[in-house]
Amino acid sequence: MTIKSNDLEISAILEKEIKLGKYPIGSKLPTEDELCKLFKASRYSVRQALGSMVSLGLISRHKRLGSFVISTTRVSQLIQSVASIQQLLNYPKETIRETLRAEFITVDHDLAEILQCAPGDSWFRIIALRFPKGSKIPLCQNNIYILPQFAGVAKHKKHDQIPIADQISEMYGEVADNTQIDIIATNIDGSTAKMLKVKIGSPALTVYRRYANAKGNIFEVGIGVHPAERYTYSFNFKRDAQ
Amino acid sequence: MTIKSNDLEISAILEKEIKLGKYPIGSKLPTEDELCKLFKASRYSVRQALGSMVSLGLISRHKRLGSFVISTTRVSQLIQSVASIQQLLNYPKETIRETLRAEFITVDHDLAEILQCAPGDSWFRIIALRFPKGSKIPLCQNNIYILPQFAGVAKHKKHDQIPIADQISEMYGEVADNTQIDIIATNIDGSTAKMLKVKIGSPALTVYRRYANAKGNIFEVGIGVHPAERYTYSFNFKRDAQ
DNA sequence: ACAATTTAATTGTTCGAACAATTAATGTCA
DNA sequence: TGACATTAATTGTTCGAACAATTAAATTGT
Repeated sequence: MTIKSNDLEISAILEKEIKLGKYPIGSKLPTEDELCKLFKASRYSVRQALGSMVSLGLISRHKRLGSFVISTTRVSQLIQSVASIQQLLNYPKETIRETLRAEFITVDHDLAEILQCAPGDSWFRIIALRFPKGSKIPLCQNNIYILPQFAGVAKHKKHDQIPIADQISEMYGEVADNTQIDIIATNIDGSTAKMLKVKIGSPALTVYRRYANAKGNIFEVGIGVHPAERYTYSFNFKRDAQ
Repeated sequence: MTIKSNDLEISAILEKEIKLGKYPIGSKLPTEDELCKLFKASRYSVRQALGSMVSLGLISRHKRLGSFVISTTRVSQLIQSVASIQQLLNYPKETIRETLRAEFITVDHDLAEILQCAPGDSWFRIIALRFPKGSKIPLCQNNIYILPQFAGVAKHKKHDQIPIADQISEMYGEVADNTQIDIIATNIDGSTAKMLKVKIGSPALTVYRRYANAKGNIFEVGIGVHPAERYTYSFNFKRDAQ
């Protein structure tokens, strides 16, 4: 450790040492100053490293006291017992999307915020309902916005069966490098309520999924409106056996 | 703006200017250097401010190009941005829990379903509000149910500052082997609406967290009711560079 | 024994500076 | 024209330094 290190190296080494038992749970890490000397790095880099370890749930820090180990394994090593991350990203396989409308649109001010683009831009919109297999009761309304150059997915032979993002990847080679999911509670508005056959104003989980490529450009945004009584977002995390 | 500013002030001012239309969606913010001069602050502070605006979803930044406005309003007061899986399991650090009541209760029929136990069982309930640091507006109402033998956590010296699950692990050695999170949309009921200072029936994200030990016994259940406009659940998944 | 005050260890914030990395725009040449 | 190299604007990373804020522990006073 006598070679100069950057923040990533510092946190990687400390993480390893914690895992190997050099710093057991409850023990105190060296102070920032000591780490600076140990790693031949500036306090800036050491603090970056410690900050990332805090956000990984490995240590906690207290003024006047120092940094303490609170876990020897990253929380991200908690594995989802039932599901993989993929489950978070996609709808369950047992649902079917039924397209109601597919058309080119011009983005207005409100939509621009959602799509994180400029008002006046052109996008392609797919309005769909999603049904549990074999059921007539829609599980959610699905508005999908994609860049106009990908509109061809509407002609994909399995258009209604596989996720649009997969179709785009297959037909155009654009893959989601980054997927952002936002979940908020809303009241269902008039037109959506009618499609979903629920009362106007009843509560819903609205899920935004934004798919961006490696350059950070968003190429697909899906908005799912799920009546509260028909949908629960559920995760299960299991601690890794070490 | 000719007075010296720190990072919080800088982001607050920029956020306001964006909201007021000085920087419309799609427009470019001044470069870091220009902002340094504008705010009489160092690049460090300016970058901290811009970084927080990125994480609030207000701007995006690109090398060689600069910072661009992608939204004129925050989605909600608090965006719980989940970079690593485990951040899902905890509340953000920037919130403070304030206990309203802590008492032993007997489980009725409805609660038994939620706690997945038998009606008539005895549990310990903590009713709390959670505030963003420095704010008087409660972010959520938090009902925490724990097995009665763990009631001692209410006397933990940092009771209001660290998660109950951590206190239980520290004081009693019971650790969560399995954590289940369920997110549903609800309407806020009378007593909760009053505590949160919102209208009865307004939409909320309700989050259930169930902590179970290795034997599958649930020892803690937390129920968080978040007014819709104050809270967004946000995940971000990045493709693994292989 | 207890309360109030002071001390000091440690983290937190900000600064100015230097250089690295990225990448759109520009220029060059076949 | 089109492929390739160069330039330069901007963000990204790291450094050393100084001082502020917090707070457990030590000290003092009653």
